[in-house]
Formats: sequence, C-alpha cells, structure tokens
Amino acid sequence: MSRQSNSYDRIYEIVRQIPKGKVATYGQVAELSNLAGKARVVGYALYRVDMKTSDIPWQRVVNAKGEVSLSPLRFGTDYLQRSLLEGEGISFNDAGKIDLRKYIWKP
DNA sequence: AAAGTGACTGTTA
DNA sequence: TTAACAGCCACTT
Repeated sequence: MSRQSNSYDRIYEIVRQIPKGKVATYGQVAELSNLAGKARVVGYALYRVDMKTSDIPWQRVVNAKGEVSLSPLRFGTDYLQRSLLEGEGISFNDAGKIDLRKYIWKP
C-alpha cells in the first residue's frame, strides 16, 4: 500500500509531464510540485525511482547548470541519459552541458 | 530518537 | 568565469 509521501507522487506526475525534447531543472519541478526551494527532495524522489522499470522520464530533469546530474551510486548510466536526451533532439556542448535557454520546459 | 546522507540551488569571493 | 559555503527537506541507519 503506502510507500511514500504524497509529495513524491506529485513530483513524479510533474516529471511525467515534461514533453519530449524539453528538460526541467530540479528547482522547477520542485516549484510545480508545491515544494519550492526543496530541489533536493526532488532529487531524492528521482533517486528512488527505477531507471529501467519506471515510466518516468527522469533523464529530462537536470540541474540548474544545464548539466546532467547523477548519483555516484548510479555511476555508469551517464552515457545512457545523454544518449536518451540526444535522441529527443537535445544537443550537448563541449562542456557536456545543454542550452537551458533553449530546451528548458515552460509550462 | 539522533545523526548522517543526498539526482540541488543561490550567494559570495 | 568557476569554486566554495550554507540552507533546505526527506529518507536511512
């Protein structure tokens, strides 16, 4: 039955709404989830999600620098996330970052 | 129950 | 421009 707080379900719902070819920052997702200023909680929520089994596009959530963030524990999936995003039309620059001004999701 | 940990962010230097 | 610090909340041990 109960697994986590309702806030987490709200986060997942928001992330699922991110359209293909766009990305959102943790802070942005937090705001839309009624968790303004608690970007860390969003990161935790996504950390709890399975990358393979979940239907949540966790790869579309990036940090404020426009770079993909990964947990050291999940190390090894970096190439996967980048590949997925590139497959959606998002390009990375030399520094391995993406142009947030261009790809940021504006609900 | 207290302390530690973590997919973050904004400010300061 | 990047680097370092503190603040923030929830989950784990």
